[in-house]
Amino acid sequence: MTPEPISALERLRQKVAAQAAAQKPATPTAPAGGAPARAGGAPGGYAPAPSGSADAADRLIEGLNPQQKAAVIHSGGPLLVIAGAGSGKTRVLTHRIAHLVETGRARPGEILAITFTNKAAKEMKERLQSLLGPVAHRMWISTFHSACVRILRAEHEALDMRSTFTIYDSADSLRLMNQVCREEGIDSRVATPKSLLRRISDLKNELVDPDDFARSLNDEADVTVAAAYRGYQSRLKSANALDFDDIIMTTVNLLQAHPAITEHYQRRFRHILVDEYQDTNHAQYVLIKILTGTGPDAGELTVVGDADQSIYAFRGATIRNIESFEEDYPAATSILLEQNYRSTQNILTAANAVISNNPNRRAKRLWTDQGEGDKVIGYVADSEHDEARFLIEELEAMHKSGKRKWSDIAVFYRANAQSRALEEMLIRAGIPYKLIGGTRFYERKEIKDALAYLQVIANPDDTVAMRRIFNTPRRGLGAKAEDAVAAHAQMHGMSFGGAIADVGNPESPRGAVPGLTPRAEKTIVDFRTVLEEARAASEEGAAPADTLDELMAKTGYMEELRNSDDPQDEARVDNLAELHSVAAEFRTTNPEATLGDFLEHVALVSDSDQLPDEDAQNDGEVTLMTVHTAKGLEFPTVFVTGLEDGTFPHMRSLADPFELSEERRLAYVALTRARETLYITRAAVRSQWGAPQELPPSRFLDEIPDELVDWRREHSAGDVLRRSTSSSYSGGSRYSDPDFGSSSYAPAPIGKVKPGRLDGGPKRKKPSTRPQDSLTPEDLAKFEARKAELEAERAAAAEEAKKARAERAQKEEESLGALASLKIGDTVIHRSFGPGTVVGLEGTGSNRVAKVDFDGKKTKRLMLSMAPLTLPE
DNA sequence: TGGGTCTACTGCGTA
DNA sequence: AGTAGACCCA
Repeated sequence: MTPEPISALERLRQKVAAQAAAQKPATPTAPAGGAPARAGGAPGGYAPAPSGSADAADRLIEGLNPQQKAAVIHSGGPLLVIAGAGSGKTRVLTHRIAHLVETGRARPGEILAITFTNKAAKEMKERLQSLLGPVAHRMWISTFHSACVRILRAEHEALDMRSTFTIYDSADSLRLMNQVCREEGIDSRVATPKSLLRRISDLKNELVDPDDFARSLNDEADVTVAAAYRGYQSRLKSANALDFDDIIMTTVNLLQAHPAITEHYQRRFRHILVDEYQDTNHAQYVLIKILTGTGPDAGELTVVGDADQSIYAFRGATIRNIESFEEDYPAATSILLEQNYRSTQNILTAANAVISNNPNRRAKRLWTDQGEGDKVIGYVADSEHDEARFLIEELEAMHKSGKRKWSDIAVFYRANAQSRALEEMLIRAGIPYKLIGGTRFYERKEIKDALAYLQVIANPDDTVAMRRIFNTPRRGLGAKAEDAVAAHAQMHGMSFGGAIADVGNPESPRGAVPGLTPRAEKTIVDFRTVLEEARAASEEGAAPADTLDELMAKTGYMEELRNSDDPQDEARVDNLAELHSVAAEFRTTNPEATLGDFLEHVALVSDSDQLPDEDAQNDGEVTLMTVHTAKGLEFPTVFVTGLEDGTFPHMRSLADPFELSEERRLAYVALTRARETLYITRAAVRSQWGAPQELPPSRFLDEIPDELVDWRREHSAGDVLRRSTSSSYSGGSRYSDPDFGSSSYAPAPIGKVKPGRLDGGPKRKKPSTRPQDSLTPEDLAKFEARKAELEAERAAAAEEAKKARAERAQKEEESLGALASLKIGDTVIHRSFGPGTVVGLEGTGSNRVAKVDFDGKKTKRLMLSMAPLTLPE
């Protein structure tokens, strides 16, 4: 990783060249002879440049405002930078790092910078390379998870783990937990594997290990959790695997148990900088605390964040970390960045107005000198389709007029499920778009299968991966065979993969695996041979992409896909080809990379990493994503959709003031992404679980001052209807009409969602003055009760929806007529393809799809409710 | 014993 | 929608 040693002269040349490229104003180049020579970058080795030449360190603070400048040059003692949205925080962070190096206060190797996403890390690295040249390579700039994995691989011996450990994603974890529940006899109706994982994840983020937890059980349910936790951890251990939360917790445990290792990293990282500090959880907080150290030898810590943008409480982030930084680090200096360089004043005022409704926040008001700008544009749609239609009209208008490229525009929503309606309309309008997140590439079945093969190659003990591929593709190994191998593994305290090594091998110290039919035995031995050959090649240095190809070919996986007549399998082949090119590209960028490196890279990618690079867009595509993914980004035009109580804020947050505050921060993040044009839209009726639900406007809409909004449409058709019969429409008693919900335009029962605010409480005109963390037990009980009530309502609504769906399916089935009773082998006639034979049927009701073979020439999947099909005669 | 197929169920919260 | 479980057949 460390670059070849180069002469000071060469280093300077590169630096000057890089700076010339990076800095707008051309600065006089320093004469080579008067170079600020730094002996290996040792502290104190820095000499000021001769007069008349540009001083690199000074150039780093050029053009910064006084607060930014102070943050860049701050020296001595921990530093807290409270950076409002769009206040130039990334610039401050990179320039601070560069400044530390240029002034000789830090050697590049002493820097540890933690970013929130891999993409942010990559961009920061690139910027530092252009500021400092290749020495930037010596810095650690990465996410918490990447940095910890790097430490864990280096220190695996102290952990009694092999360095080839696998990282389990949530699907792997779920598989493993299912196994735990089965084997430990945990009734999955009492506690679902998913809920158990949730609890365990929380515990890990709080650094509570199975032993700690076993000592503090509260009730019967905890006993189950404790058993699951213990069983889950021991299986991870024997599979030589870690789950996502383990990565941080294990690193903390490692450092706490090994002072010598801790000291090593403390000496190494003299300067630690953490971005998005408001989104750190307890484990990450402790990790930083340990790495920084205490006393006179403590490293220098800089944290940057904004409590108003803390949106990850659901994965353990605690706002407390940033709010009590000054108490945690009494010597800390705080700098507040409030000047915003991103948005117009109207956008900022709207965002400020919303966030000011959160109780207990440290006052902060973003401002800009860029002028008021346009008003925020509001639109009330009748349905999510109407919302999408409006959006597309606006999109097309601004694109046609040349005002915006597609890539200038982003559409945000609260939850991934909302993207459907938008996507459909975008496809119909032929607007190019990129959907970030959703069903992710690495979660697809074929990709998970292929990666499981690679995981087994890299880590033979990976039980989850091994069991996944044991009979994939089908090779005639069923539950019986799997059980026999698993029993052997359990009896001898070895992994599933280890037991496979004993199959058909009476010479092994444990004897062969009993209970297998001769056929199964032979199949397993053949399977094992394929794996062993691939493993040998991989250990010889074969490229991951080649290993992948070999496995997919020799196991018959590819063949099975190719021979399939399921059209989905064609796409699967394409996806595997894409995985191949990802692997190949990874190897090109990192020629030394092993299979394990590739798997680690894959395990740590996140949604935000698939965002297009800034420079890679021409006219580009409209970007669709959740608000969570949008954090840290900005776009000239932003649409914030689905602003309804129950959508955004999300239904599950309504009864809980903590969660509601977080939703409001989420809204704040959404609004502050916009540079010039901000749209806010809501739909009066939105379909959830297949049934339409009527939803009142988001309370966040009310919190935006009216004079800032240009309402293109202020009321839905239903609102207007009601308004003519009721005078109590506006203000706090909105939706007080008792007949609400039975209006004729609503096509289906409106669940049990009652009129009025979904939380039942009066509209809060003023922010609550009650301190957020001093809720009385009665308050909490009330919230709990309300939560239960909402839950019951939701369940009732779901029940209604289910009934409605069943009825609809029934009707649709009838409307399919004779086609409803199609059987495989029947002949049908297609209007353009002519007669064909039904070779497959899938789905039910209106989703019923027939696979029809036309003359053996082509096979089509046809939706019976849509396709122009008739029966012969 | 394994595989195929059908049905029913749960799922939509955010990485 | 995708998967687990039941059932039946080879």
